Amino acid sequence: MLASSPSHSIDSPLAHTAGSNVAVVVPAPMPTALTYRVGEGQTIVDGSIVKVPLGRRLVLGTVWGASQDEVNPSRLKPIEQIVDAPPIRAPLRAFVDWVADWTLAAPGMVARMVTRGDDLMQRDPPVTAVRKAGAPPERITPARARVLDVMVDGDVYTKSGLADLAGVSTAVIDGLVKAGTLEKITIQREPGRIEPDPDFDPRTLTEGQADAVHELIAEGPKDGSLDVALLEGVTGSGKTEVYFEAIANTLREGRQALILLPEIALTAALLDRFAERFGAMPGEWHSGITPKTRRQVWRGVAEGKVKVVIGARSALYLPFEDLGLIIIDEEHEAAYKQEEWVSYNARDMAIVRARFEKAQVILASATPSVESRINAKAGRYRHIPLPARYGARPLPSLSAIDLRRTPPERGTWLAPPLVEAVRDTLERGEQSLLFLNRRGYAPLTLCRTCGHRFECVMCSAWLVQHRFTQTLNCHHCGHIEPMPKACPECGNTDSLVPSGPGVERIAEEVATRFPDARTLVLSSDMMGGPKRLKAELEAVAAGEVDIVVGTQLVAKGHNFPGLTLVGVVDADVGFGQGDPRASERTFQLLTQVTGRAGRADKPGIGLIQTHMPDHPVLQALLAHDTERFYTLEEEARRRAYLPPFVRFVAVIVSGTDVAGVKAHANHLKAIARPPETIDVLGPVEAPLAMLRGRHRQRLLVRGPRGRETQSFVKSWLARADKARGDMRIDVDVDPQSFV
DNA sequence: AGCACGCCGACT
DNA sequence: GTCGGCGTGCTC
Repeated sequence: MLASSPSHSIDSPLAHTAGSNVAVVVPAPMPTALTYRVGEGQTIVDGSIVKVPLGRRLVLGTVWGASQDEVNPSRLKPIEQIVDAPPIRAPLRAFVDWVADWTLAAPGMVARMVTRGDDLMQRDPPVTAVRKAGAPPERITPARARVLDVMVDGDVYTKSGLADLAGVSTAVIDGLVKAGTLEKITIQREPGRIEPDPDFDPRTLTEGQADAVHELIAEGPKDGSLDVALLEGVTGSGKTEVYFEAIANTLREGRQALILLPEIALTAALLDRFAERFGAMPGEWHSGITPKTRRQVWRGVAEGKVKVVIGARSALYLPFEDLGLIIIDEEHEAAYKQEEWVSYNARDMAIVRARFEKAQVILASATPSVESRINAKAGRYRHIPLPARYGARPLPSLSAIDLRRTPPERGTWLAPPLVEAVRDTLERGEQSLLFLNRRGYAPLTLCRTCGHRFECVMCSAWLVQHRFTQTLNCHHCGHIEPMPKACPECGNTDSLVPSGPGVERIAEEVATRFPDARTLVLSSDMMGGPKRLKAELEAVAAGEVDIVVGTQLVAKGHNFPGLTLVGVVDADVGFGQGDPRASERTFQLLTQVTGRAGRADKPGIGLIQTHMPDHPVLQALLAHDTERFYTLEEEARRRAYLPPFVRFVAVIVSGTDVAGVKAHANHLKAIARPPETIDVLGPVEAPLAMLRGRHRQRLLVRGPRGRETQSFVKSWLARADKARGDMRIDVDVDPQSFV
């Protein structure tokens, strides 16, 4: 499809014209916007994306409004260029301000996530095209005749397209241009886009689904206040179909929708399902897409042409023209939490964005986060439970294998009852899944002679042995070293032993015990990208595999109809130690994994290996008593003053010099003068005291849920000495771990 | 963030 | 004598 380039109307009464000064947010860690002069002939509106000089460079900035500052006119520089892109709208600018304030980051650094490098602004390069313009040439040849024959007067053709159509070479077209019969024009090629159709292939909904849809769409608050719905439905209850109907409704209103997913590995399957329901591909947005798609989605979204985006958390900063609905799928996932340079939880930020956009939010999960459950209970969110579909897979029968009573044989990890169950399943021609949330072969390698343990030089973490690649890998910083032959401490060869199991080691045991079974390891570091994963998942679904050994990758988003046995190799990884978030994650993970087993006519079996069969979380899991788990957790958190009943802010001091880091952390502690409602705990060594070669000390601020905790942190850090050298202070609002 | 300026150690 | 290390400070 060919179309002329759209222009962005800036004939607004609020336009800034030559002579006025505007505040421009630039990508630098500065607390405020900088002031620039609007040049002759420039018409600029709030939100215009501009190129401005900053120091010796030209940077991409965003106009935030008229400038209030008195700046020495001799220092004022003019705006260099107005970028040909739709202006960033007020709700998104307000969102950027809010995020900057909340995370204590500079507005410019947050705004950068919206404008992300000028390649995004670029249109696809214009292509030259031709159309009829003059009289037929004096010398007509058969090739020329064919070209003129296929052309319709007035129509525009790309050169190669026309040559193809007429079955001639492009040289013939060039000849006709030279003769004046055709004229060259440059055009903007617009990607052909089919809009999703809300009525393309509507599904017949079960009664439960229809009720949920009705409640989602029709029963929201009528006064336009924030509407967050927690859609809770077990695996197989059809959550996706339900929220697809909410999307259809949003599309009918002419607004846009965003579906956030915790990992990009899940996007491919959902894109396909979306296309089947709506007859068109949604926009896709994550780190793995090509620059070209990126540009098209960014522009398409801004111009309102792309109606639906499926993406990772960074999609939250896309400049939607009119965003009406945000869906956060698998809302409990820890992957929504970014801990890099601006720390935030995309789930919570999505709710804020929705407030500014006057959009609805749907949090979808089979196993909601404890926070969301509590918010629903408190009436802040609407709770919409989705009953299991009639005739859907029944709940698997779950039981614990007590490793203290029936331990595995020495050097193996599967206890006799689990081995027997796998054998039975194999004999029935059905599939088994062995789940262990640990990548690699062994989580620790040690020397039998001197006791040396292999540790990452950059992090305080064990190196994980990977047999497949013959390496020792650090799962925190990505450091990889070849598997050594001898102990670096005592020099002994043949003395290094792997300790503990990873999925590769379980696969090895399976291969020994069941040599004829078709086995597949599914682990995020064994795959060749999302395409390969999709193919492997399809192979499992098609029954081409007997035993799957997998990490948490297998817990989500796919149905395996032939799977009737799920074995959890080690349920204890997340229990104990009193980390509430760990037991929550384990409960969610095990619920999802064991939920993979069985189908309508063949109930599944889940066997869970544990040393603590009486642990209350495990008991709730075995009894399928979700309510009991959430009640236990809510009580535990309330008693221990943990989120969401309080707000935590972690302040992490890091640097290469241990003493300096400790000294600065102590200095921070010493100058803290918190009000009575706020405590400053620590400093202590941060979880992973050393990460990527930097030592880390952590102070934890505990305060009320409102705004005052951040305000305190802000004023406190402003009073502190400047961090010298490579020392850095990172602020993490609502940290994931709080032990 | 990115870039220049400035002040100290080992090289053409 | 200069090249280049990175600590410090500034950007409308």
